[in-house]
Amino acid sequence: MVIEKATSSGIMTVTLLQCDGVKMSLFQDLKLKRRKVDSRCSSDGESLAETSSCSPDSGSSGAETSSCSPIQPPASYLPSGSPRSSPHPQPRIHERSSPDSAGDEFTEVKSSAECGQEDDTQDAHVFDGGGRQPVSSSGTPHPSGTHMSVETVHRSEEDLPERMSTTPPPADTSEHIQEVTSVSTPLPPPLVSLGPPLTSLGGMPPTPYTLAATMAGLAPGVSSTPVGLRCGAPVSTGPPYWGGAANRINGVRPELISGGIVQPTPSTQVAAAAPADSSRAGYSPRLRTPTVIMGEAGGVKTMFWTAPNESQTPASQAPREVLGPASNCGYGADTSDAVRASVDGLLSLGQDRRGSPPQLSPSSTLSLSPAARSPLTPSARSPHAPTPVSRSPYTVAPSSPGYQVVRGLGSPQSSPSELQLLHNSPYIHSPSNADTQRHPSTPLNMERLWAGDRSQLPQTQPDSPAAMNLSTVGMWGSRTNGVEGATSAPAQPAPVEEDEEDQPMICMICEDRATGLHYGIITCEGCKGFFKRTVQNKRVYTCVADGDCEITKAQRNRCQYCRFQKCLRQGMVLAAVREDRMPGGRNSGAVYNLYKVKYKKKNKKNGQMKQGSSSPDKKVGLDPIMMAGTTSLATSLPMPISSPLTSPPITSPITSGLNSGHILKAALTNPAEVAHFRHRLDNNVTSTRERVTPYPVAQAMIRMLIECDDFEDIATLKNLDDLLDHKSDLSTKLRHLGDSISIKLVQWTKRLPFYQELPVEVHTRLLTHKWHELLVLTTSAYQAIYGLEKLASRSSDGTEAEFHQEVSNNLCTLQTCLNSMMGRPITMDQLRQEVGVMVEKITHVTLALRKAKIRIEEYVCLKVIAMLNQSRNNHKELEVIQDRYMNCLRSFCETHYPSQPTRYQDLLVRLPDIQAAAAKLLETKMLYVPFLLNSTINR
DNA sequence: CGTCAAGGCCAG
DNA sequence: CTGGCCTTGACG
Repeated sequence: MVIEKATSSGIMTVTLLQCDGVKMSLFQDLKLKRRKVDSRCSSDGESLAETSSCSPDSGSSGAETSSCSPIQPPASYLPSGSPRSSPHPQPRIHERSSPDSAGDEFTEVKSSAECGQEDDTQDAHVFDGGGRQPVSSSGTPHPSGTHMSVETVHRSEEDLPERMSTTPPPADTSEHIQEVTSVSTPLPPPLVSLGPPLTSLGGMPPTPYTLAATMAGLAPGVSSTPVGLRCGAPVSTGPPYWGGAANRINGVRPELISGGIVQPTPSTQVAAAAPADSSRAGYSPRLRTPTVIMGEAGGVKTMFWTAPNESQTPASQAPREVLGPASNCGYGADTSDAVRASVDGLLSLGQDRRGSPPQLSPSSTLSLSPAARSPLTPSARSPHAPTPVSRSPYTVAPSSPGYQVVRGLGSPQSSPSELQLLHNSPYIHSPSNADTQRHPSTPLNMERLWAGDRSQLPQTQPDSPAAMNLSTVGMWGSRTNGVEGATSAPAQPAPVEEDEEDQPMICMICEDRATGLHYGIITCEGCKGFFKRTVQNKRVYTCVADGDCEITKAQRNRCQYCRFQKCLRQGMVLAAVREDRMPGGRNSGAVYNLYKVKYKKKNKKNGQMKQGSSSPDKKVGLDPIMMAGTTSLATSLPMPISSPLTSPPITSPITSGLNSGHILKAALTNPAEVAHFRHRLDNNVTSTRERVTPYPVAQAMIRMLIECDDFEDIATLKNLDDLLDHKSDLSTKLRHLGDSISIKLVQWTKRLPFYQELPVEVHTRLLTHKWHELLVLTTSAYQAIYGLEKLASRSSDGTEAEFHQEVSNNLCTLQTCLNSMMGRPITMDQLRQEVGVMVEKITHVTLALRKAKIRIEEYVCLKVIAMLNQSRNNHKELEVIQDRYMNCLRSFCETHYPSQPTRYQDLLVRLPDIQAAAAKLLETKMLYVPFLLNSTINR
């Protein structure tokens, strides 16, 4: 069942799948394919308009998130004897109709993930002082608090589902949910026309009215939670996977999937090894390699698209970034303007939050067009949908499992006997294991192996090293448990070559029948398409397991994360996916060099292969598996998965003159050289990583940041008492608070050392898209750094107990503050329902920072890094500045915490959590919550 | 002109 | 979304 409705700006859908009892959710950002329309109109360059067909494969460049529950060792699951990829010429063994998803019964439900977006068109009922209920009983709270008397933004009716704008929500919540899910509200986040200069802080002004209104008038038990906050549950095909957390979708905790920062255009980067004139020959996409980090956030394997170097590809060059009114916004006004803007912004709070056209009303200096509002910004995400993982430039943490896995690949640690052991055990067999050790002529039926049938082993698991094809193993590397075959094992391709003549090509990812060299390795059509779609759409996957799901033909669709990870690991080249989508031709230069290898395709005896072609150079005939091995080896070098081998790294000029091509070539011609190249590459990587800003310089830069960071009074709500005691009405109080926040942020921005380096519009945009993250980070950091001083009893032990205690404390504090502020009691249940998840998220961040004992120096760096994150690929300058402070942070960490080699990465890895928390903050519009929480510091 | 690796299409 | 099949276009 599909419930969806496209809007002019695209919709977010969540596809809930039920696969053998395991729930999976696919979050899809359906973009409208409108090639005629500006295809990159987001303020941060988000390319969103692509297709009008709502084709999921429409190549939108917006991040898409999905996650699934991989089926682990499913002996009982696997259909016994289900066909499996085999080099043996079994006719039609891999027919498309084969039980690829054998046994899978998919129940698909697509629903708007944004069903709860506020209806800002009903903006009249806000705090008239009498507690009139702005929140319908159906659960559509009015988002805003302050009066929205000024219509600053033209609304786009097209963007406003009629129902949403005019029809009162049904009384029954569930019905409403159904209604909403079938409506699919637009994605644009609840940005608000914040008026003049400075702000345009998105929904900046704290809008506690959701809660306030709810608390004010809702009957007990009637939630005022925005429908969007709960739309996920009703459409779920089953109960929450993880113990009743209403905010979890099929077991995936949204916060674990992080906030949805959008990196507009397919981020790419100049390959280090790419010749500057890569355009000289053939198809010459500029080597703008998107990079992806397969890492972990919040304990879940997830991935981040990074925004590498900016470089426009003509063919794909979308119209200049449309900032909408923002670009017209003079943000560089003086402080008074900024203040006024802030106030204006507050006054316009809650105004049109969705379909506002690019035009601005005279009174509005800044409001983003619907498109300009990144449809995937955290705020736009469904509260329940796992917010998309940001494509952040955060470097992968060496400590991350993903990294470790990769790193482990490069170290030959296993002896042949160990390998033998591995190979002989069907129960520890992993796909990679199969990858690495399958003899071409002795395919394993993994399903049968899983089922316990070892009958094939004697034949398929040769005893002798030679039969094991150690050379292949060596180069390929057995990945299981990070164990790799000895790379020094003598590679003897020749024997393999004899057999391979009879073998069909095997997909290096899933072992399905391969159709050729795709993006650098030999793959099947499925994996080719999967890789292409993933890169083109910058889809984000998560793995709820350990990130090591088996990828076989039968199971490849069960965990996209692991499938994609394997693609990278096996050497598929991100850069080979053309950003401009120009068909035909040949990749040349830098891109092609990344994987150009000499190989010989094999004919399929049974004629399945339509062509027993050969590469131009047939001098070296090698089994694709060998290639796989070498590629795998190359990509398994100790570096992030988005290594120079799979995707030329931004910071790896190191690889100039040394790239995967070298590795491959060496592996193919002289395996003995592999170790040498790997060593070189290793050293290069090391040297690059060590390219840190000298500490004295970093220290000075950090000091400047600290001086800029004047958030203490805000973060700790030193004026909370005034706020609480003040007899002014609630909206006034909150407006004051909002004013303070926005003013602080703007002032902070203007004090930043690099303020002059960027155009005002850029600052505006940054703040517009990042202010909520900045708030969360500020709050969490302050709480982590200073909060503990006041709460001596709390030692950060990272336990669940501590977490729950902290959450409770924060909720209590919040309750107290709100009670006082609103003049009416708020029950804890109400509070939990309204902001429980958000508080948990913020607390999660706080505890993480506290556990890390984050220091102010690190916090200020993180803050800048976070702010500059979103639009790296739109502005080279941003990237440069961000790198500057990343280096600062690293320098600081390495200087002060030499015993914590991963501290730098560990801190960066917190950013996705911050984004997730910030996204939740926007959703609930309790933007002042962090500060209320932080008030504990002073209480 | 054949090859082949890109992208696109579209049924499932 | 997936993946089989088709088109495209640079290269030899």
